[in-house]
Amino acid sequence: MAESKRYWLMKSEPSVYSIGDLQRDGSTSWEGVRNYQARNFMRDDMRLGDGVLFYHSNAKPMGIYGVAEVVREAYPDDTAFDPTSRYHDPKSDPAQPTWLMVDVGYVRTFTAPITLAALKEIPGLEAMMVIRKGSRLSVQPVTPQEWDVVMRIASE
DNA sequence: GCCAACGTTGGC
DNA sequence: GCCAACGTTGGC
Repeated sequence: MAESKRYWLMKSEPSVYSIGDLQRDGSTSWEGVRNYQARNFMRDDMRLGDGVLFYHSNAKPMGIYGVAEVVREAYPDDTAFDPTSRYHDPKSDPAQPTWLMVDVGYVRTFTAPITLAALKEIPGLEAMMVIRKGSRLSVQPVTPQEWDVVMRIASE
């Protein structure tokens, strides 16, 4: 039996990379993840075709702006080896890269973002990681149920 | 701009 | 192995 599709939420500061940038580019490499838990999700669980909620953090307003999908599974994040990169990590050995990235492709932008404030009020999303105070994980799993709720809200 | 929450580092 | 100090994230 085929593995079923999984769902994710990925955060980006729009001043760094926005969903508008992704729409323009079509797809992008998701470099710069420097958290082991987030890396492990990308390495161990994220598969081609998985759905991604595109979240803007440090934004006005903060929230889910649209949908992307995984178009390439985890591979080494070479920005870790670039001393001029803001994501440079001198401890990462090119022969055994510490950090990985995936590629995500643009799917669609919601007609209106589902704001963080709104997410907190939606029945069925109470357990969503992103609404928890202090939740800093930039790559988070989303349950199929949560995904369905978000898609339903987005189409209203 | 502030600061709480969190992950990482390093001294012991 | 513990935990204080530190740097960063990210909501407010």
